[in-house]
Amino acid sequence: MVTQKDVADLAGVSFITVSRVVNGEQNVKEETKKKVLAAIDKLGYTPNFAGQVLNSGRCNTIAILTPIPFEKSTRTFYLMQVLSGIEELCRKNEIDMILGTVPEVTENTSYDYLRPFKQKKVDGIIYIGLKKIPKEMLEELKKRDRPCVVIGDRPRSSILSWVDTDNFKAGYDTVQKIWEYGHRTLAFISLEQDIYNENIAEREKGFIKALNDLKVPYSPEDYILRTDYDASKLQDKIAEAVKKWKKKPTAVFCSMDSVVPGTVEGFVQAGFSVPEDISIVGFDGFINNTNYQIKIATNVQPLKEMGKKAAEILFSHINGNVTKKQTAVFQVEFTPNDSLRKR
Amino acid sequence: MVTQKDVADLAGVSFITVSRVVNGEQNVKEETKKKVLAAIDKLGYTPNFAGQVLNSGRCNTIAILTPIPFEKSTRTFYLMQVLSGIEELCRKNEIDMILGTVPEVTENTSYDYLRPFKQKKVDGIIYIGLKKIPKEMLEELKKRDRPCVVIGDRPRSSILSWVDTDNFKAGYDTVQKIWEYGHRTLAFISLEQDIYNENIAEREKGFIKALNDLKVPYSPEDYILRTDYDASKLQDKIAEAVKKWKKKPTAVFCSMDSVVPGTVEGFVQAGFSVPEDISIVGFDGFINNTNYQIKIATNVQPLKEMGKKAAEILFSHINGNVTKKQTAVFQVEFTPNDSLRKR
DNA sequence: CTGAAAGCGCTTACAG
DNA sequence: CTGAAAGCGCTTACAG
Repeated sequence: MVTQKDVADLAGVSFITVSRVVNGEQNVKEETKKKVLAAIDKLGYTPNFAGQVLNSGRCNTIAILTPIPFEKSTRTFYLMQVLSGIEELCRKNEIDMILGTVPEVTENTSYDYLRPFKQKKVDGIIYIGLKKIPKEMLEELKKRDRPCVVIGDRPRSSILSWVDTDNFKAGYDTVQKIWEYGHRTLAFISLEQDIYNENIAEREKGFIKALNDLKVPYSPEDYILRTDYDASKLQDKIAEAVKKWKKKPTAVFCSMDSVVPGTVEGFVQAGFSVPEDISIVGFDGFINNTNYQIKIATNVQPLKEMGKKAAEILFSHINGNVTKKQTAVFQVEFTPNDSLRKR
Repeated sequence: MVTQKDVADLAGVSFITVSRVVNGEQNVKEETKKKVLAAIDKLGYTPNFAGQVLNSGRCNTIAILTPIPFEKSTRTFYLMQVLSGIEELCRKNEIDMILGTVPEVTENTSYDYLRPFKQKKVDGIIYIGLKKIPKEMLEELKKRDRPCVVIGDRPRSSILSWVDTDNFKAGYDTVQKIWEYGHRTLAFISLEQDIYNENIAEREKGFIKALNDLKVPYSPEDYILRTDYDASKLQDKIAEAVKKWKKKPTAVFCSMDSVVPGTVEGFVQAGFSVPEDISIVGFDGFINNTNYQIKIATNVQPLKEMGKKAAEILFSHINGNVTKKQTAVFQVEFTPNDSLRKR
């Protein structure tokens, strides 16, 4: 391996002068500098990062940890969009990303996803949520005093910065938009409360608040269906609800895109035409990337921007510029589409 | 930061004994070992990886480099599937993955995707293809003598191991399968030759060979449409071809799933019913993850297995068990589906 | 069974 | 402007 010493020997200087040149210090004679640069070029020398790390304590690597499995479709989109934003900032700052998954608690594996962190192999962590940050991770963060930024959740801990979407407002505004299209009876597809996270809860709250503010003559809660990711279960729920509802909804707001296909299927089976009888509005817009049968009206989260922001905050913590907790809230963009019809 | 020395002080031994315990060496008195372990536990000590790297030259990190952009839909599926396989093996071996993208040549960025490699920040590289491995990367690999495994291509260089699909056979066998369903006139959707890589070329060759072997009374080449990823261009091509063909095809074989929607659309516009008038067979099966309008018959590549194999080969190189080039060919699995009808 | 010495590749004061 | 010394946290012979 080519080291500073090799370069020094070739250039006829000491290895410490090589270090100076490499680090762009000013106090080196122009002539010496030239010799050194020539030697570096000739030998193809690049400083070994392990030596640098040992000195500086900084490894210019961050960990991206997420419970999102790599093989699942829609969530992968979410992950990759966020990642593309993080990467953009990493490139600029010559930082590398170690990508790791946080295993399910039930997996009961011996695999320690925090190992790189414990080894000081990373300067900080970006946790891409959808699930609360695990307790043991929070413990480690406290102990080792290295920064972490969470995307997609709003942890209360004072040591966790976060970047999130304004889900309450998104839920509220979406109802308003649908209302403007002339719909007066709206359903909401949510998740069972043991699965759903704050994001879904907030969208749901926004839904309820908006309808109450609009003084609808029914209870918004009666039009909320809660299920899990299983499409057939959702279809049963819809069939059941359709029988029960006195006023049939003319629009459904899906709390996330993954439940859109099941929702469409459910209403079709219950005798509705989509979107003629019932409009559909989703969340995220991933489904529109996938040639789904109709273009779904949706709320687009600026995921790439959120990733960039998270990286920016993390770097500011790592560099010690900012020590106290940072937060950032992003607005979604409502995007009308074929699936939302005027009434 | 907690170091070996802190543990040593607390346990009342020298730091070198701590090192022994950490590395599970045998020649340590049971009693001493207990004291050390207690101290490690109490202080929450984890060996700092930079120190270890400097000694061993191994950093237990690999780079996953790919030209696949994080934001594009179908290719992201490909990437993530492969990644899930690599990750599985990485977990077992306590290896971390640095994920990096190889920028487009046209991007003209100052970003150096090989930096982690040059810095010896990784022990080796897995290159996830779809595009040939860049020249400058091959140069670096030669110079630094660290291993690289390519997925999805078959580079000739003696220093590159690879893992690939048997695309020729897949193309050939697919025609046979479609033939068994009673189809006698088959079209193939390919890419223009300046875009397409070896994989598409091989599938195409398999298509031609099979039809020649089956002694069809027409030239298979006349039924190959070449276009790019743009759906509307593809539709024009189809419209044009439909006019020209004397015998209309009853089945189309798409060289990749990304062209399936455009193909379906094209034939529908040309007056065909899908799949009644014309069957569709794709490649990869990603589109079936996305609630596409019909389930597409397809060829599934064992991407996760391929990722695992690539990691296995890379690790064998890194550990020095195997020095010469390794290769592995995987078979696709043909999966019939709604879009392929009997004739 | 245990420790003192040297070294991995680098940077940071310090001396000249 | 340049170099000798010490040290970052660890491991690997070597000595006892």
